Amino acid sequence: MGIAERKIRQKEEFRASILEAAWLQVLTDGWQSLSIRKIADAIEYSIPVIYNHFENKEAILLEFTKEGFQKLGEALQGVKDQHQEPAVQLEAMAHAYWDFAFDHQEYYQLMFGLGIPACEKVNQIVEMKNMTIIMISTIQETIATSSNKEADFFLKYHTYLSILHGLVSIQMMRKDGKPTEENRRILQDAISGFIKSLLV
Amino acid sequence: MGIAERKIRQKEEFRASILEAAWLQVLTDGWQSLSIRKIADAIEYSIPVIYNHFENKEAILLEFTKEGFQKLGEALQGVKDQHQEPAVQLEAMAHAYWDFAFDHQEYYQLMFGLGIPACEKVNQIVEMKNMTIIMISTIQETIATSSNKEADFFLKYHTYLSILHGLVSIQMMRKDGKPTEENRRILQDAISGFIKSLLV
DNA sequence: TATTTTAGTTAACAGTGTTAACAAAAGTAA
DNA sequence: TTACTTTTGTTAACACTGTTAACTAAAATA
Repeated sequence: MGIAERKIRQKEEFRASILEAAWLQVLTDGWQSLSIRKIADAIEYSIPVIYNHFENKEAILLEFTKEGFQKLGEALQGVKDQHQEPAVQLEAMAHAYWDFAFDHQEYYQLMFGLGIPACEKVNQIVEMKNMTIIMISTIQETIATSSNKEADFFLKYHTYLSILHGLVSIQMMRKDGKPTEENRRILQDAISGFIKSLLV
Repeated sequence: MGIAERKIRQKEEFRASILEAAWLQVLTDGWQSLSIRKIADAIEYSIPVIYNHFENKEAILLEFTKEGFQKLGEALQGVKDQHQEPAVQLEAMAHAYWDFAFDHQEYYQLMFGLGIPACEKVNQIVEMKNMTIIMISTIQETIATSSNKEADFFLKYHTYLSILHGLVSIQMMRKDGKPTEENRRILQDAISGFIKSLLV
């Protein structure tokens, strides 16, 4: 009885087509102008069908938020694997974080911009926790190689993430264009200062 | 002929009452639920009168953004004046920045959160430029007392602001409550690291 | 074939920002 | 004081938004 399976597959395809149409909207006009109606229009179905696949608009945004954290986590893990020294990993990860933010500005703005209001459920985003784990473990490993092995890794992780997010978001609100070499020097400056203080 | 003056005064009062009603809305329900209709309802006038005093909703938000940067600038200048040593000023200003953010979360979220889209005109916000000047001058003065007098003050300013904004916004999206002592230690950790690297 | 379940539709509700067209009040000039 | 002009404010609408109730048509099951 492959009917049930076909139905599940069709439902999955439908869901994917909703996300695809939504993403196209986002790429062309940004998050602010994404609407259920436009999605329905794009997939050539009536509005309520979308609510059969997503509880509401926020659920659609949450899907992309997860995707974003998934991609960011993979990017961080990828560059981490290319180095042995934890401190070097930490620096490379900072640049990867920066690259991700500006190569996928739509994702980043959703994950950290619009995400602020929808933060009650933020602890339920497993993709975000994974990213956190990658960062924290690298911080811990760096501390282990430092002269101050009693440093508070959670505090340092928080500092690390804050510096990265601060640099990115300040740069992003300045203008939407790609950052210049000058901007990357700011990142390099801040992150090398942080790592230096971490290694004491 | 005091009629014209009375009219100007009345117009000013009207404008103020709009802002007052809007601010009350924001305090009770946040920026997201602020609407022209609710403001009109609160001041007991019809909707279009609001458009006689503000070009559109964004203009009302811009007014509060200016107010916010004005207050933040004053707060920074206030603590700066309480110290002589530039490095000490810089640290005190960081704490003042932090305090402002969490004592006036509504302002901060507007200034740096919702402000992102409306950033074409950000260079026209003179209140923001003033705040920038206070920060930059203190950075310059700190560099002047350091052993590396050739440091790029604009780069360092950018780093300073990014660290502060990063810490605040990461903390703010975690939960809306007031930050704990632990959170303040993170601020202290990050900012003292930055100042140390600045003094080299 | 008859019945039940599922899928998809139309139409509406309750909001939003914004504006055109019009009425009423206030100020000005004869 | 009357006639005219300007200002002020209103009603009603437009063009959107997210969401849902009520209904129909199609598909799967008995």
